[in-house]
Amino acid sequence: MNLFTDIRTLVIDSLTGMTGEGALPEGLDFANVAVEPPRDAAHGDMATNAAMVLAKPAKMKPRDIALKLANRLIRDPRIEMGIADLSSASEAEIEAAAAKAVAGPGFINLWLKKHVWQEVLSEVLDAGTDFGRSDMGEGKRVNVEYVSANPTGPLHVGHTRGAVFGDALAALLAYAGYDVTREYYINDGGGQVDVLARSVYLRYLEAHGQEVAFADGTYPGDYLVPVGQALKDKVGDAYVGKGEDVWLAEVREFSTDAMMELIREDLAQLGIKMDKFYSEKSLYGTGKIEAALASLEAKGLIYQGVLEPPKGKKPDDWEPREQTLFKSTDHGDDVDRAVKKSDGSWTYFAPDIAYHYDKVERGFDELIDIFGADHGGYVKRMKAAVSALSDGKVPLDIKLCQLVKLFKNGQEFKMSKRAGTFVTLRDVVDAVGADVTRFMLLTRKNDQGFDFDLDKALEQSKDNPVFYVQYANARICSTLRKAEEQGIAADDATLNAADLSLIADPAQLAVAKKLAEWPRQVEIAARTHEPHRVAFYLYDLASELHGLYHLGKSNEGLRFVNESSQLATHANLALARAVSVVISAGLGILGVKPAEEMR
RNA sequence: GCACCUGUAGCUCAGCUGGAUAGAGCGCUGCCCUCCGAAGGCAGAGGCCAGAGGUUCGAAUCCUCUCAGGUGCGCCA
Repeated sequence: MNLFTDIRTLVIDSLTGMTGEGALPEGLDFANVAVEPPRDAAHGDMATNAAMVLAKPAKMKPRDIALKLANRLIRDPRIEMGIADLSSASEAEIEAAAAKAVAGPGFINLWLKKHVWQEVLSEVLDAGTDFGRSDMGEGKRVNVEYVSANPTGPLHVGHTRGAVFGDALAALLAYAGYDVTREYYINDGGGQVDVLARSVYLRYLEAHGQEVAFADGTYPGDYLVPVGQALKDKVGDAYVGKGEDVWLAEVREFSTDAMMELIREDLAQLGIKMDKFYSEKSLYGTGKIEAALASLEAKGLIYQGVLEPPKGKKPDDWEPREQTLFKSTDHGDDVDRAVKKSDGSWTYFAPDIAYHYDKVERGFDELIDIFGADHGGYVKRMKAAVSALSDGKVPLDIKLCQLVKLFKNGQEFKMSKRAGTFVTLRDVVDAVGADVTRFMLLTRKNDQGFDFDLDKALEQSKDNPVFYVQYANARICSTLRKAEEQGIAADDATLNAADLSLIADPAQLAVAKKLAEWPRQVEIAARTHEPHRVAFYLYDLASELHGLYHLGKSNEGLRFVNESSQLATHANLALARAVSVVISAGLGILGVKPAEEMR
């Protein structure tokens, strides 16, 4: 349940009522009517822009609409407008209250009664971490594809952001009522896995005691040493001194399997588990690429042609060649794209089309791809392909994660495969832990660059928001423990039964109001595909909790454990418990453990 | 040359399908531990929202142009 949509429903119903009695013209579109928490608390708990949005289409003055609307709204039992007993109030009093609610250019500011906020608390306690779950997804099937790194080595920091982002987005969408599939596309079909196989073969020879040299175009990384050894253990000397025709295919499969095992372990370290790994190779020789392209051909989107050379930086060896092209310009791309090379083999784009065709065929209602920013150039063609393949019926959202710069001792840590200064995901997780890695990466919008300062992440200071949030939860847990040590029951059953009408101080209600925002934040984050909103919300909520906690230092009535009243103590602890529940739910989406104590 | 992303406080970043006086952390200034965890709290200073036009009741947010940074740009994946 979402209090803001509840009140919005009240607003819409009231507007409909006004239309019914002729106070508003027929046929107005209420879609843009919003109910939001105002920035300034002096503007009430919620405000609606209804009068301003409708003024123009209704050809009325915003203030006139606002007054009539407010007059209806304040009769709702949830709305607090300073009239003690509505049933005995005179029309003049109601008019005056309505006028008071109208402010600025035509906003209607609404205050809700205390019991509304108190009910929010009991809902949180009843629902537990399901408070905030939404059915906005209506069970729609969404495929979230992320990481999808080449199976040629361990994951490095660059992959980490996409991995964490995709995972949190998937969890967020599941929480918001979507049926989510987490998927990894294994690029095991192209030339780079041949390079991998040759590199492993060299390590294999090395394991047999031979001196080997890693030429350009091979991977010299140490991580292939055990793979070469394992290959030796498996096949003995069967491939020694033999040509590629004998071993390449076998070694390629052996090597990619080994790399995928490595990658799975890396992901597991971050707490990421995919529902499906989809192999590019499985698209070749199975007719799947042909089927996808046939689908495009049937729509008249495949033709033979010659592309213009790119302006500006021209490749040295440019010459016009006829290729098989996809008419992606019909679906919003800037130029048409090649699906077949001049030698007749597929381009990398062809299996990508086939893969997305497969996703469409599997019946997903919505597709999401998480790419690194260096793949930004493929967004338009991918969207064009999905648009064409699904006749515009399946939306594809592509989220680009900007690059991560690593900082150590205040200096940028440049990575280079060639120089061997290569920081893996595992290095980072080993250094700062999965929780910090995840939270840090998620306190930034995906399309904003990120400077990852390892020292600050290690510092465990205020500079590090994950500790601030975890500390809030630990503080609550500590308080509950303390209460029980003093013989005060603080179990869930007791707290759920607490008399929440005792939560009446503005400082306490402010926390309840923050909790009421949680379902709303979930829906906004899910709709915009922006999990970072969850992280920022949790930070705000933690801040409310810390603030209330400290008020208890000067105001004994606000201490969670109230020595003079057990009833108040139970209510206060219930409030604290509710905060803990929402923090746990939010951290759960982000994949971060809610610490019960700090060490 | 073109496409996409970014530009908000000294620094790192939020800013809700366009909403009221633009927020937070760090850093800076000054307070608060005989008190449920000071890994915390309170207060203060600090802004031409890169710049210029436009759209409208209303723009950091939408449109156009300019400037600056990043990422890409026929057959590599």
